[in-house]
Amino acid sequence: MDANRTSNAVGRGSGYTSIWDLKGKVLVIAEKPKAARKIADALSQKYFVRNINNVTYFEIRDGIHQIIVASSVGHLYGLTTRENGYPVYTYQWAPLYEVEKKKTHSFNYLEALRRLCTSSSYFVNACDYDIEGSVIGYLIIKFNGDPSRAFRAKFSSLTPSELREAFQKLTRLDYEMIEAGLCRHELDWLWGINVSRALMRTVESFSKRRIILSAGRVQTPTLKYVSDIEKERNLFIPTPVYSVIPTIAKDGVKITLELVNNPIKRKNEAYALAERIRKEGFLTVESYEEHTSSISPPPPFNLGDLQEEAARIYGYSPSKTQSIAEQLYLDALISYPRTNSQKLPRGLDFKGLLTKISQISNYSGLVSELLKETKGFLQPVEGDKDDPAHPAIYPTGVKPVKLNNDQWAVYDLIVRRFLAAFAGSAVIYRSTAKFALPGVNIVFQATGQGIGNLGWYKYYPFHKPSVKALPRFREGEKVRIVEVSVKTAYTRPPQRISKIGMLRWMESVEIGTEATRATIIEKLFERKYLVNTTRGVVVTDLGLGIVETLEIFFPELVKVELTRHFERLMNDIKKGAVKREQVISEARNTLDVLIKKFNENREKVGQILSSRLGIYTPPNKCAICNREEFSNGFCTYHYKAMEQINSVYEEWREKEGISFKDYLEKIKKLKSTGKWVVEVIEHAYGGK
DNA sequence: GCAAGGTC
Repeated sequence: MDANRTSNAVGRGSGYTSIWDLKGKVLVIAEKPKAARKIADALSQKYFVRNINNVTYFEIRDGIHQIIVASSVGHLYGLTTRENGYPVYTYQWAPLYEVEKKKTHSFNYLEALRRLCTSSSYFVNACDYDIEGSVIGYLIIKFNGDPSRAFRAKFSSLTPSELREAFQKLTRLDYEMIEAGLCRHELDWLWGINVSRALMRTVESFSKRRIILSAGRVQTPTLKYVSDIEKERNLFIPTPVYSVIPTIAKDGVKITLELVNNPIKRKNEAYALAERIRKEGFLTVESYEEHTSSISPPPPFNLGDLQEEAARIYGYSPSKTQSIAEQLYLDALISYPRTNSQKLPRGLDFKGLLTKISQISNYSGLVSELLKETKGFLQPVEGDKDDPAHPAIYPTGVKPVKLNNDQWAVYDLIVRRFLAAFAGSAVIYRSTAKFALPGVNIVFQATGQGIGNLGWYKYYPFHKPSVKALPRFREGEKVRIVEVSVKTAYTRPPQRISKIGMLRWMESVEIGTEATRATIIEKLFERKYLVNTTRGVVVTDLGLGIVETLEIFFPELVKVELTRHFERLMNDIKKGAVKREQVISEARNTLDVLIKKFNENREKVGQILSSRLGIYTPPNKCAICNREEFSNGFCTYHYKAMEQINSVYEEWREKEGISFKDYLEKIKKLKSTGKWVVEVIEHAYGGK
């Protein structure tokens, strides 16, 4: 490698530079303390461990080289403004400890980096190889060092070999990624700060109350998602679904059957069919099938999968699971948890790791069983999901000490999921018997299930399929009917909102990141857009009002597509097709138009939001609640509920042949009837 | 004080 070229043409050369060719003091900046240590380990067998203000860094010295490996702690800079009011289009980067007063820990790290930058000749951004990592390292070098003497190290895992190669193949700073990242920060800031301020000022000028309100590219579509479910549940009216359930006897065992493709439309049809079956006394076996299916182990955990499992098995909220996982990571018990990857790192010594895990008494039996079962052939299953910077979550083999119950529960899930990845598929037997009634076009069935081979369930038993016995049947066999009943069930509203459901939805539409989703969900509660009740998560009137207001005045911000739009813009910037300044100026223009329109309606919006906050009663209020009237003396929700009550009656009349009054009595008592529907019945029809 | 993004 030509040392002259590297030292003269930093930032312009298209070739690689080796860190070992740089003369003078080189400062390597990692994204987090743990990564810094791994980098130091990979670059040299010995180094000095030093510290400034309790911040540890590493110094490699060998007579020729002086390499300092230090670290950031995520972002050390944030966007801020000196202006009050809105619209606001001027902002600058400032140290995070100034912008967010709570972030005091970042002060020591930034101070240490400042001092190290001052005395260094070269800089290497060795933050995670993703857009945020590019921004984090760049801003530190820009404000404290010299970007023209800076390089980028590119690695996607912290294995020694990959790290060594990355530091021999340093490139110039990746300005394409940096510009795209800076742009994302600015766009989020412009939209978030301006719309949040618009909402707050509007309430403040109407009711003289200062209440914190917010909106943003990720939180607002998430709120819209739960708000749609809330409305659907509140307006829901169940309708009856009839089925006929025969019970048969075989070898002294009673088996209840279910209807296949239930064709029954009316109540009297159900009773007629039941009577017909009773008279017949027998059903004929139309078919009997047995089949086995094999179920592969689930992939190793990414954060979302871990959060989902901890919610399902232990009822933990996503943020609780995440903070436990972060603690386990800081205690060196598990790998980096904020990952989307379902793939274990290449080159991880599985055998060595399993041996370490077997030293932990809870797992020694399981590990020896696994080694026996696999005969030492360790090939883990992997999922499709990947992450540019981190592998799936796996245990490090470090022995846990003094974990509390919650920590143990999460750690246990991670270890078992890791073990299961190497285990064999489970084998499940399923059997289905279908029954027909001569002369009637109707089919009943019964199913059975058994476990042929536990496979990976031995290691990760939380999903174990249930066992349900079903005797063998012969085709054409006649089975005796012991009993026939008619069952009336009711249609169900969409499932109640849960935090994990919100997180899964955010993942599915790809908004937010592993590091932020749980926090953003909690933020919606902090703003009182959502509340936890004994009935589960409920969207408040304020939450519904915020969504409806934003849908009118800032419709872009309510949709998931804004994220897609930002992503396209960022890609264009990376390709050099467009400049950041141009993108920002277009965003300003868009916002400017929307804000003007919003301001023309401030009085009205202030009134609506204040009434939703419960700090103002509109003169034209709903007959049932304190919301503003929409039509016929009702607010929009109760008006819609009224419409719903009238239209769903048709279905009930056809099916049950009951009067309107009886219908109201009936649905009022059903558990899944929506809140607004019940309120209208109680109000308008004087029900008890 | 307001976003979303990192990480302790």
